[in-house]
Amino acid sequence: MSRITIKDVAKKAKVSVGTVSRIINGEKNVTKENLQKVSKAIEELGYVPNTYARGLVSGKTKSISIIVPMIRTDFYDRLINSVDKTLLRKGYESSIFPLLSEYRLKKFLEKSSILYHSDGILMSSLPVNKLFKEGKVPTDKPVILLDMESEYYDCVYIDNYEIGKIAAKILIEKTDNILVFTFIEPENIFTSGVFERRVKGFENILNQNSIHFSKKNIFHSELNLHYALNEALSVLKKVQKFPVGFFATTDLFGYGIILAAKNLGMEVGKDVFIVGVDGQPWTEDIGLTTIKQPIEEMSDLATNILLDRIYSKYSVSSRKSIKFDPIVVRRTSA
Amino acid sequence: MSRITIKDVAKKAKVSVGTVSRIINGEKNVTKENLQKVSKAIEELGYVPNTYARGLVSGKTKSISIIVPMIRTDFYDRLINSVDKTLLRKGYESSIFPLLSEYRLKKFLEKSSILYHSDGILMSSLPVNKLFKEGKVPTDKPVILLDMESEYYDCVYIDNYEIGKIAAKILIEKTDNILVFTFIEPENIFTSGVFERRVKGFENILNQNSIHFSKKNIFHSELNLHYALNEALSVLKKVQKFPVGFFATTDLFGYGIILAAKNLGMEVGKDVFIVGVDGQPWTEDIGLTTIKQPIEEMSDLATNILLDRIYSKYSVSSRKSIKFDPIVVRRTSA
DNA sequence: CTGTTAGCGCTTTCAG
DNA sequence: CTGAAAGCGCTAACAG
Repeated sequence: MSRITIKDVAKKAKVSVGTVSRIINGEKNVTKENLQKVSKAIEELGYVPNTYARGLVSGKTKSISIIVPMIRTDFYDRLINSVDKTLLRKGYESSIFPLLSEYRLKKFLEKSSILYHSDGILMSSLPVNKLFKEGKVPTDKPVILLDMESEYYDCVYIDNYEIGKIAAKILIEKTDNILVFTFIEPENIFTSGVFERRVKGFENILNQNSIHFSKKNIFHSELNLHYALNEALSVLKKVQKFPVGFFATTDLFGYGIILAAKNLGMEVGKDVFIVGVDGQPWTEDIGLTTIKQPIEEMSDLATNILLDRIYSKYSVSSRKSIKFDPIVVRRTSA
Repeated sequence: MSRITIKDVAKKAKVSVGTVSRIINGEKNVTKENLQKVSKAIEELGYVPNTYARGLVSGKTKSISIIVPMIRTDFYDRLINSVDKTLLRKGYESSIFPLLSEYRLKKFLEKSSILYHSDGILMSSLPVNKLFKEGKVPTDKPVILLDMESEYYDCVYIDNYEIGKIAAKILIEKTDNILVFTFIEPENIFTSGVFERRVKGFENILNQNSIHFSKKNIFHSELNLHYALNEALSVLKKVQKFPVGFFATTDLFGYGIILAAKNLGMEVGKDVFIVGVDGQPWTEDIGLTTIKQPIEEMSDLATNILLDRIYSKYSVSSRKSIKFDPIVVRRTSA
């Protein structure tokens, strides 16, 4: 514990604690002189405000909690980075709470969890309705959902059904032998269902255009390149009719298919067409056509909305639900 | 914010706030009757203690911070899980702070970071000396280091130099054509140097036994199977003299080498010998001989020491530095 | 623009 | 074993 309190600073700077408080909270109405004296005292004493005291009186900690299913994937790296950058500008800090296991979730179900000791919660890609009783996060703090919808909370999301539809529209112009490469989320409470929705949207367009498509046309991979590559190799070897079109429900799978195709001497963009999803930066290098999710923009917006809620800039009743449009990025693969 | 305070509970249970406080803090000296009344009131009111108020007066939050360079690798998954299980038993909760970027680190350099608003800090696999000025974490809270050493803090670690030596001793009994597969950590402040130490220890034994070994015998891979497999394939194709021995500085690379060897029709344990590091559970399935790090045991111990420090069970001066021995797990690969 | 002061909700003496 | 009361360090309202 820092033994140095606001009183010490006040004494040293020869002002009142009120003035010090105002200064450390960035209020404008302070004389330059006092500002200087106090800043100097803070510096010399190495004073750092006690967050507990602050939290106790104002209920604010200048921090927000980010809940994500995992980290260290392109998607969440970008998301966390964007959120953090926005927060930093406003003097906020984030704590990341990866929902690694069911037993970790149990803690998060409790109102007392440290998770809720921040000024607001930003949750991404998690099924609130399944996770929390009545779909309600056990806190009175502002909550915003990213990459998912809910009837209770502000949310910023993209329509995954729509993504599938767009992908289908691109591919049916190229061929009618169409396959899907997707990820089967383990069926548990964490299942977000995004991959499934993408496939559903995709099927919808195919059906509309009476293109033959059955469960047999759907192949699965784990979320790692090695696995995707192997699977793609084995699938491609069996393909009878070219050109063949692939809907890769995430860019990573598209990458695997490209690698496999090249390995087998097939020409991407001619023998094999591929549409990925996410719009990862590296898709450019490999020429993958992809349906981009504007992750950075979405994250920024979500963060700003959350911050505005914290400052009660909106009336309680006005729930914000913002849907982003997927962006088609055409490259050589389709 | 929970509008319900300890006063409400006291009123409802018809006791004083002191009594309620004692009960929620698990003190023994309370009559059964009061215990019951209060528990009932707490239940009915849905009371949850205000952490800020608690922290303000006692300085304790019943939470600890885990700092790791990343998550979602076998190593950190196991580490975090073990720590969390131990904490749970003691009524503690953890916040995970992955050190994803330099700019995140900057926040952690500040005393005021939310990171230090817990009762203690457990840091793993990070070079404290490079990261923090004078090698000191900017907090007065107890700090324990896992998987690394330091002169200031309690630490629980394993000697990576020793790991390399053990691996070498196993391999030189099999062959004198010896190669190393390792990971080059990007040279930045996060660089822990563990891989390098493993290789150094390895070289030491080889030199001692006058076995030819130069930088040309060292190959690099990224920490993913796909990459390791490809690299192993290209290396194995060029090998002139069999049997060949590989020191894989992490099990993942050992996996890649096994896959590559099989792919090329070589027999693991006869044409190709491999020793991995970490002792991941899945090494059993693939028959990889490995030098095991007892991650779970180390994590448990570290957590318990940290908790003991929080309860001031040790004198301030007695720094604990606990070195674990690597465990050799022999399987078919060497 | 600044100083004074009343709490925020809790733990922790201290009497009884 | 329990109740009363004194703060923990800070913010915010108020008076000046």
